[in-house]
Amino acid sequence: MTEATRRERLRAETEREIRQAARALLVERGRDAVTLRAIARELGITAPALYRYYDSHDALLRQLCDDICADMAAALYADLSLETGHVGCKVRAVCRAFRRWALAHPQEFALVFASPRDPLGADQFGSVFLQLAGQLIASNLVATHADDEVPEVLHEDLVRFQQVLVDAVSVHGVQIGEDILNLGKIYHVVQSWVRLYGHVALEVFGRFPFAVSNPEPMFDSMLDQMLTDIGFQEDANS
Amino acid sequence: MTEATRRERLRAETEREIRQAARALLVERGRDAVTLRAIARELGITAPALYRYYDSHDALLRQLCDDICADMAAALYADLSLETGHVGCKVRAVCRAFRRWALAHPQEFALVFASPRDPLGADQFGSVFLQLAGQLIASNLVATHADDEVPEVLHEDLVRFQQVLVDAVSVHGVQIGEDILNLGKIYHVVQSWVRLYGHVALEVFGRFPFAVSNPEPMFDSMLDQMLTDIGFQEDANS
DNA sequence: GAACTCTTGTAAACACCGTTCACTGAAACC
DNA sequence: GGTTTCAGTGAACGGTGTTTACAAGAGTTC
Repeated sequence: MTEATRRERLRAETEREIRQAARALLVERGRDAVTLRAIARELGITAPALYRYYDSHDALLRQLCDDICADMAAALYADLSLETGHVGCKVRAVCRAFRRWALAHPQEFALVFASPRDPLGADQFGSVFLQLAGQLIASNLVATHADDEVPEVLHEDLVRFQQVLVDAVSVHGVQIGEDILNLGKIYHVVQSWVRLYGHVALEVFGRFPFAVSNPEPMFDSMLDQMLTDIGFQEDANS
Repeated sequence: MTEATRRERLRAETEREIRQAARALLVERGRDAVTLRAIARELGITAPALYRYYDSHDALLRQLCDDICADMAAALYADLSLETGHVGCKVRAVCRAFRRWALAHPQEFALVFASPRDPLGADQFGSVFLQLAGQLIASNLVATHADDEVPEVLHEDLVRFQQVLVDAVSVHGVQIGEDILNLGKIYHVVQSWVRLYGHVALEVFGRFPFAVSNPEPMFDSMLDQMLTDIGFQEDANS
C-alpha cells in the first residue's frame, strides 16, 4: 500500500489540503476569495510555494472545477442509490438531487455550470446524468418517439450525443443497441436537460421574474410535466 | 432643455464616459478586467476620482448591470418592431432576439443572468418579456389552460406573478382583466421562461453534454415545441 | 471684484493580489 | 559522503480597491 516515498506522501497530503482550502474559501466567501495567498495562509505556507503544485491561479481553479464535479457526481449517486423504484423514479430522484445540490452549493454551481469558459467534456460533466440518460433511453418505457419527429438538421449533432451516451454507458459494461437508442429519444433527453438546467439555474440565481416563496412544488410540477413529455409517467406522486 | 448648469453637464458627461469605458472593458476583456484603475486610465483620470461618482467598485458593477438590462431591452424592442405578424410571431421574434443578444454578449449575459447576487426586480429585468408575456396571455389564442391544471401550492406565487404582469402591462396603458390573465396561462409562461432561459444559458456557457455544431435549428426546434405547448402554433415555419 | 463654499480631481499610502526569481535546507539517491 | 532533487522562503514587480489629506477650479454671496 505504502509504495510511495515519504516525500510523495507529504506532497499528496499538501495537495489535498490545498484543494480543501480552496473549496472552503469558494463556499464560504465566493469565487473572488479563492486567492493563492488566502490558500497559502490557510496552510501556513507562502503563496509562491503553491506554484510547486499548480502552474497558475487559473490552473488551480480548473482543478477546483473538476473536484466539484466529482463531488457532485458522488452526491447524485448517493441519492440515486436510495431510490429503489423503476427507472422513472430514479430519474426523478436524480433530478431532485441535482436541484438540491445546486441550491446547497450556489458558488460551486455558478463556477461549474455558468462560467463563460471552455466547455466541459462529458467525463468532467459527472457521468451520472449520461449514465442515467442512457439507461432511461434503453428502457422500453420511452418508446413513443420516432426519428422522423426530429428535424433533419439536428441529426448530425444528436448522433454525436448518441455516441457520447453509448460510451458513457459502456464504461459500466452495459451495451446498448443503436435501434433502441434512437434519435427521437435522444432529442427528448436534450429537451429535458434544457428544462432541468433552466429551472435549477433560475432558482439558484434568483432570476424568476417574480419572488418565489414556494420553489420546491414548482420544481416538482415542472418535473412531472417533463417526465410526461418524455414519455413515461405512471403516477405523478413519487 | 439645458436647465443644467455647466458643472452638472460635465458631471453627466463624465459619468457617461465611465459607464461606456466599463462596458467596453467587460465586453472586450471579461468581468475581471472591469477595474476602477482601468476605467480611470481610459478616461485619463486617477482611480480615486471615480469615488466621486460611485461608492465602490461593486456599486459601479451594479450600475453596469442596469445599463446592460436597458440596452438588452432596447435591442429586443428593436427586433420586435420589425416583426409585424400576429402575437405568436412576435413571441418567436423576441425569443430569437434574446438568444441572439445573449450569444453576442456572453459576458453581459453571465453578469446579469448568471451571477449569485441579489435577484433583480421586474423593472431591472427589462420589461420586454413581461410586456410581451402580458400581451400573449391576454390574446385569446392561449385559452386552453385552466386554473385547475395548476397545483394549489403554486397559486400564491403565481398570483404574485400575475400582479407583476398586470403592473408591467398597465405601464403602457393597457388593461387586462383577471379572468383573461388566469393562472393556467401564467403557469405556462413560467414554464416557457424556464425553457428559453435554459436553452440560451446552456448555449452561451457551452454546457450541452455534447458538441453542438448547429445550434440555431436546435433552438428553433425547442421554440416550436414551446409555442405548441403554450397553446398556439399555427404553422411551424415563421 | 473679493471672499467663501462646493465640487472634482490629485498624490500618497495601505493592504491585498498573481507571478517571478534567487535562495535555502532537507530528503532522496548513488 | 557527495550529489541531485525539490518543497518552501523572502524579496521584488506591477497590478488591484480604498482611504486620506490636499489642491484648484466653478459657483455663489456680499
